[in-house]
Amino acid sequence: MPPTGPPANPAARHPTGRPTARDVAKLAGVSQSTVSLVHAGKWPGRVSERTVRAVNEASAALGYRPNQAARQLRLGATRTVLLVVPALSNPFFGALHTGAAEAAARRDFSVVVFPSPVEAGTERAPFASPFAAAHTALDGVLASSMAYESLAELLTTTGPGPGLPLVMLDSEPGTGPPTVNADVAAGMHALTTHLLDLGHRNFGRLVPTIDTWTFAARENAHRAALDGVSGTRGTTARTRFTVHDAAVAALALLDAADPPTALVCDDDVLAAGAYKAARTRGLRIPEDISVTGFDDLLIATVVEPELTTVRLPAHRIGATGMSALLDLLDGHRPDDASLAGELVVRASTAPPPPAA
Amino acid sequence: MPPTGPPANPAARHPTGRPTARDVAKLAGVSQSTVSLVHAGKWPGRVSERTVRAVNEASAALGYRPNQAARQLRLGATRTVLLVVPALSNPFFGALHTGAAEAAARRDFSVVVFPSPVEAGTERAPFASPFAAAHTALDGVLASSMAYESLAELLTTTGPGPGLPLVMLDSEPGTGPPTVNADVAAGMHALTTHLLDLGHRNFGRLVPTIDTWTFAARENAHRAALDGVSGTRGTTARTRFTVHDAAVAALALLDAADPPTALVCDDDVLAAGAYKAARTRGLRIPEDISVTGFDDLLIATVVEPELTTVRLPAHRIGATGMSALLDLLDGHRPDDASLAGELVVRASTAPPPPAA
DNA sequence: CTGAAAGCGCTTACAG
DNA sequence: CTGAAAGCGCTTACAG
Repeated sequence: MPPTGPPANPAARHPTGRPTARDVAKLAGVSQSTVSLVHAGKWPGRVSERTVRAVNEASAALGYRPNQAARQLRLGATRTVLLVVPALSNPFFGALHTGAAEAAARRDFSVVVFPSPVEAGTERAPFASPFAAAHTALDGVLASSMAYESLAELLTTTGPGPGLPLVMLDSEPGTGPPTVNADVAAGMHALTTHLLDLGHRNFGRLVPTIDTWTFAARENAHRAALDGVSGTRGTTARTRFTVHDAAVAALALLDAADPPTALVCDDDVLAAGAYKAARTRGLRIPEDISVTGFDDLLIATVVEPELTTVRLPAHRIGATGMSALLDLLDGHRPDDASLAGELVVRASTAPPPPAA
Repeated sequence: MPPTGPPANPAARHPTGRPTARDVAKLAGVSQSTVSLVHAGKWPGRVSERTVRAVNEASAALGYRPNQAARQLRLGATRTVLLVVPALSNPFFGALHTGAAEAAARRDFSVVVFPSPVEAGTERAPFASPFAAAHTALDGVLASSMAYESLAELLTTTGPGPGLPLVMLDSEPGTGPPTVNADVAAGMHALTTHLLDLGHRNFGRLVPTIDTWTFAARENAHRAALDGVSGTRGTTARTRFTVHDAAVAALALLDAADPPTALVCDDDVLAAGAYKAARTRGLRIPEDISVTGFDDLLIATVVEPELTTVRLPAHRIGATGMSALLDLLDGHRPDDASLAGELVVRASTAPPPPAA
């Protein structure tokens, strides 16, 4: 029993200042367990409709919302997953996040995003305290576009620890966790075939210095498509993931003795750099040189002429990946998934110039 | 005392399967409270160094990580704040998020992002369960680019409830919560002055149909700058926030009887639409018509010629806003802040054509 | 310098 | 149909 009587200010009883299930119970004239049952929707056959109504009215009157921390502590689960992406500033990951968050919401989960310090490409300073997001206790992790080893290290050294259920997106299949990918190989195959059909044989490749599965897959698919055709050749230029650096790299390609008639870029951002290089050298797209991108971001239709590229289903990758992770949490190991991309032919590709 | 002895599987004792402070205590041969003290860094003067070492070793050996749910329940605070943005697919908000998350991490807070269903502009389907993010209990809210009333409604109807500490970004000052803004008025003033100095008098305005403070402020600042100069006139076209719609709207402006010599667009995305319209009408930028943007997104340097625009400090808005919110949580009401933008003159502006 | 105890707000067997 | 009780894993006075 309290030695000095109940405190005068009821809010002082709760650190959060918010009403609790006990307050609701008191107002409704029932026990706290009954309130809990009603709120969880587990009352049918256990609590009378009359009581249910009383509880609901009391809850509404007090503006009651269950304390998630208490709920999580009791349940041992948080219904929260972490999404690790290289950079939120890239619209591809914005769309991926949206898809993931929507799929999560449908199953009553929430997602915390974490732009990874593994930093696929951009040289940004990592967070002061990486994985601060892990304040939020986590039920699982969805990680995009990074090597499993880097992620595993990240999780163990600074993160919520190893052993959390994990699904990888846009990452190499067969390395451990289930994966959900875009079928970049099929996309690149279609793109390269499109250029071959137009008559191109001499290719320039703009690839980022980022060493991840997705870019390796693009490279391999491009090479494989070329292998089947005689008389093809290709030169590759590596570049950091910016428009400016890509332009510099493309310039080197264009200045070669036997310059390519098509610039195949591993991303729309790099293609924008290729556009700048072509313009610098006075080359018209597509009359003098064809250029292709990958991803189909906003800039693909902003550049002039509009860019032939491969549309990657970022939103669907996020949604499918989240579903896979939640299945995993439910104890079903999901199959690896590969979602079709789509070749989008616009105005940046044409037959090579006759004189070339 | 347990009636049937301790369970055989230690993991079964904890729903999370993770070691607890009790496990650490047992291994280190101390009490659980001592473990807690050591972990919180509150041991100096209370626990011997020898014991501290033992606790740290035991923690490391078990891979102990404190259970956040328990911590939050006990403390009544979550060290987590919600960031509400219109859309993560817009790079502006990606950068803003990064700034906010970094500032939060520095003070040991984490941030949950929530793309608002209030949807300033894009017609995207709202989440199945708006504010599912509120699973994570919240200490405060940082909301960007929306009206206070919409947000308040959102918080009360589907969210964590009213009364949470709140700071608004890129929103109207003086409506209640503290605000952190870009000084868009100064930016637009500098931009308009730049065009006036070049000799422009007939302006076309491309403004989004989004009804928020930031666009109203841009409009007002533009008008105010024009008011001081005789012989100026302006026509405004409203458009949805896409390149395509902006192009259509710009076309209408260009087809007027007395067409403008400068197209002042409220965002770089709209400016990209203006570029398309100019090209459609065979107008060269900047020789025949000047075009300006706002924000300085990636596309500003991707378009050709590169776009004269106003750079908004998205990252700093996020960081400053987060600091303000954390100050608020500490009990200090922060001052409203207005961060300077910067006029970036590139190649899309020039004097009006002489014959015009 | 260290430990036993209370309690944050829930959920869920268990009794009745 | 309803309630009393245990316990999730912490933090923090309070004793000693």
